[in-house]
Amino acid sequence: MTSQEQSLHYLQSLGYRLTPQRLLVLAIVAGGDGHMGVDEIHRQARAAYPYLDLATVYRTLRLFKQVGVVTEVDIDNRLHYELTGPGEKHHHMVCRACHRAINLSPRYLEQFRDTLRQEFDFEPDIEHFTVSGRCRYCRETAPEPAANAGGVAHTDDIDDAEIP
Amino acid sequence: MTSQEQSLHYLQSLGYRLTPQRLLVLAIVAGGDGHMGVDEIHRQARAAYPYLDLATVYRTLRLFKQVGVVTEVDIDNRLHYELTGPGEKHHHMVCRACHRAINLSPRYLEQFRDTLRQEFDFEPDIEHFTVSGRCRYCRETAPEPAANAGGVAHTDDIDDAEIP
DNA sequence: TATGTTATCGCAAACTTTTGCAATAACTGG
DNA sequence: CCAGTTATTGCAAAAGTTTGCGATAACATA
Repeated sequence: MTSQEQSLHYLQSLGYRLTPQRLLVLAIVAGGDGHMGVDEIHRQARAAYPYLDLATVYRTLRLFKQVGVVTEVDIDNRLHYELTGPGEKHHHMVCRACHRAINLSPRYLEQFRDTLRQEFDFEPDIEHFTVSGRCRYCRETAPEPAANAGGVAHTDDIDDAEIP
Repeated sequence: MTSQEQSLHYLQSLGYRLTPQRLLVLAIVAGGDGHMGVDEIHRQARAAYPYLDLATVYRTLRLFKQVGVVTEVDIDNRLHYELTGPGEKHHHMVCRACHRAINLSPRYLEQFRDTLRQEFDFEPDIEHFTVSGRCRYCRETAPEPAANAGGVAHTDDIDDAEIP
């Protein structure tokens, strides 16, 4: 039984129905090369099943995420999804400049979670966790903007203003 | 010089212009009782300045966040803002059930950041950081749903399905 | 104070994501 | 295998946020 079939079986065991839409979305995410944007999943899905609605894609992915079949990654304010491997779980670091995603082993967060549990009795959601920041490459290419000090010209576009 | 005036002076020193819209938004966020939703900021702003557009509120808050004048908090998929106090910085833990926000001292994340810097040469954005999860109160009130195991009836609404 | 430059604003429209609702189809039990 | 229940879908529309653009106003310089 493949990982995909396992996921489907699991969904069914939870009482969810197996629909062609769900099979399709799962197959596409499984066939993708890492975290895929919702629009790309939808585009690929419509190639095989032209009437599949974008709302269904969103609902399906939200369900998959909720039961742990996929992992959601926020990249530049847009949702992306990838298959949650059985053993190979990881978090993400996403560079806010180039939007590249770097995998991060959960062990780096375990101590943090333990502290939150002990000190605050708060159970953090860190089955998956995305850390935004700047990767080495982008820090070297475009040194930290220091918020445009000195009265240089600005543009309405804040992103552009950051890297003049 | 008040904290507000300092912020305005700082904006000006960076080359940004001081407009009545910016003064107003800053005053409202400063006068608020913690993290305020964008719609509430907009509503209050329009009371004093009826033509102030929602897009301007968003742009202003994004700018304030970028230069560090305010702190952005994502509460239930909606943006909220609060004044960034000079010394009293803190992160947030937001309960995904009741959406209450709990302040979190940065010291809990410092070690994590240091590790990311050393191991990956990645500079994480944790001037502010929101951790989602479940607070003690909500865990006691509605015990962890365990993803609705056993084939119980489902609803389209995933949030409701979580707490049957 | 008058003038020029250009950042910022208001407006309208786009974009991403969510939601309400009636029709459909997946599963259940007979 | 058939009928009943209800989860799920497609569609349309809403909600929250961002963006393009021409007009306006803030600041700098003279």
